[in-house]
Order: sequence, then structure tokens, then C-alpha cells
Amino acid sequence: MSNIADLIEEYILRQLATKEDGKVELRRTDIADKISCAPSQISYVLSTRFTQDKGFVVESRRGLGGYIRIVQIPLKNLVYQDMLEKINDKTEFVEVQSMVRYLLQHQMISNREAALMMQVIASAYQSETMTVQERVRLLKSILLTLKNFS
Amino acid sequence: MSNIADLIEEYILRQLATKEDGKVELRRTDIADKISCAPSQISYVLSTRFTQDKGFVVESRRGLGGYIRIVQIPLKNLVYQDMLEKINDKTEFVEVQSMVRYLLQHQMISNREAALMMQVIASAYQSETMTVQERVRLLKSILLTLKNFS
DNA sequence: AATCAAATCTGCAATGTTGCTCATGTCGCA
DNA sequence: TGCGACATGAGCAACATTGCAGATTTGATT
Repeated sequence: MSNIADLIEEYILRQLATKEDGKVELRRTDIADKISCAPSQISYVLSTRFTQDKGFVVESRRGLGGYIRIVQIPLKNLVYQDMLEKINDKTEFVEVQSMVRYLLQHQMISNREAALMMQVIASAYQSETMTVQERVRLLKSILLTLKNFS
Repeated sequence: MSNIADLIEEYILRQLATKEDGKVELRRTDIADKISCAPSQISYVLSTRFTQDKGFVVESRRGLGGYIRIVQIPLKNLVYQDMLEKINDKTEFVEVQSMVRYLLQHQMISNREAALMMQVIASAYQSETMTVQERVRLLKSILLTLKNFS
């Protein structure tokens, strides 16, 4: 099937696959030239196949130095679900810490959200008075909030 | 990135970063020479990227000894500072709640950040075991984090 | 003082470089 | 044969770049 939309999708996915961090920056006209198609076709493919709920974020800029940035984001619910299941009364601080790092590196949370979370999480672990049950409940509620608001 | 405007922006930001007080004074033609571009390009970048609502104030003067002064204004810090000062061991839940609402309504935090904060704050107030001192410390550290990451 | 020249920045118009939207058309397949 | 996915181009919106006339400011000259 030499359907142009498929070619474009493949091309972008191949570019993405070469990147470790799941981010590429492309120029629309470059792709259009390479594939030999109308530039608007690129926009079409992006809007139909690189959607948020398929795990992509697309940002762009026009004018000189224009670009299209495509970021592949892990399936959110799975990640959060996984993390939620991992958290129990024996979960160490460093584990939670690395969860936050993971979320940050995969653009599932912002810098500021990460800082906010780290602050709260550190407090929870340092607290002399907070019970382990309370801490677990707090951590889970944070992850749940993120999950529901993504 | 062969985009001159970006270079100029970076240059100015770098100059600003070297200053402790967030103020720089530059000469338009100097920058233009350094970057090798038309002087009016500097004006363009200033008017599009160093705007008031991005937290900058630009003053300038023409003529001999003319200059461009760029000031990075931490307007938002005032709000956070104010809130920080208001928080003590007698601060009620509803007050904190309305602070979060204020931040949200003024677009200083996102929906998700607000949800995150409310979650944590509610936990802190509901906790049977957390001491008042711990709670105050937590609330302040949250606001401080936001302040530093804005 | 009044004037002029030089050094600066301002404002704006003209033009170039991209990406986006939308109306419209095509094509394969159930 | 009708629907939905695919394809295209025109016109538009957003961003960048440049040049030039004009406004300001300083300082030197008359």
C-alpha cells in the first residue's frame, strides 16, 4: 500500500525511533519534499495519527526557523496504573523519586510539577509524625490526581 | 537553528543571567554588530519576546549615549511573597484553598497543579498525626517551589 | 544662545519564509 | 452507491528580516 499518509507516518515514526528520548524536530516542507507530497498532507497526517490520545504531542512554529516538534509520550494510564500498584508501605523514597524523574523525562509532568511533587514527597518521608499509611495514601492520591488530569 | 531572532533572544537572556539584579543595559548597535544583523531586528525581538506579560520591562533612550535597558520583573514573586507571609500556624484550610483559587484564576498555576496542590493541602489538614508546624512548613515549601519555578 | 552634525533608537512599510485551515475533489471498500 | 479516509491547492496567519525616514539626545561650532 503506497498510500502517502502511510509513508509520512512511517517516515516520522522512523525518525522518532532513531531518537532515544522520543522527540524529533522536523520541517514540514522537508518532509513534503522528501515524500513528494503537498505540505498540507503532513498537517493532515499529524492531526489524524499523531494525536494526544495516541500518545503524541505536536508543537510547531511558523516563519523563518519554523519547525514541527513531535514528542512521543508513553501511554499515560498504563504508567500511572503501574506506579500506583507499585506503591505500598514498603516503598522507599528513592523509588518514588525515580518515578517522578521518569514522569519528567517523558514529559508527562512539567518541571514545576516535578519540583512540587518532590517537595511534598520529601516532606512526607522526612516527617517524624506522619504514619506510613498516611504517606501511602498521599502518594497514591497524587498519582491519581495526575492520572485524572492528564 | 539559523534564526537570528533566536540568537538575539539568547544573547539578551544570557546577559541577563549574568546579572544578579535582573537588569541589563545594552546598546542596540552593539548587539546588532555582534550578531551581525540589522539594528531594527533587535527592536523586533524586544517587542515580541521581551514583553510586559512575559515579565520584562524595556526602557530606552536615543541619541548620543543611547541605550536599551531590560529589566526582568518578578511581579509574580510579590504574590507568592505575600502568601508566604500570610501562612502561619493559625492559617485555616479555607484560606489556603482561596490562595490556590487565586493562583489558578490568575493563570499562575495550571488546573493540574491546582488539583495536585489541593490534594496535598487537604491531606495535610485532614491528617490526624501531622503537627501544625509540619503543615506550615509544607505549605510554605510548596509556595516557595512555585515561586522559584515561575 | 542658536544652530548644526553625529550618534542613537523608533516606527513602519515592504517583503520573505514557514506552517495552518478549509473547501473541494478522489478513491477504495463495505 | 455511499461513506470515510486520503490528497491537493489557494488563501491566510504567524513569524522573521531589512531598510529608511524621523525623533531624540549630546556636543561642538558659530
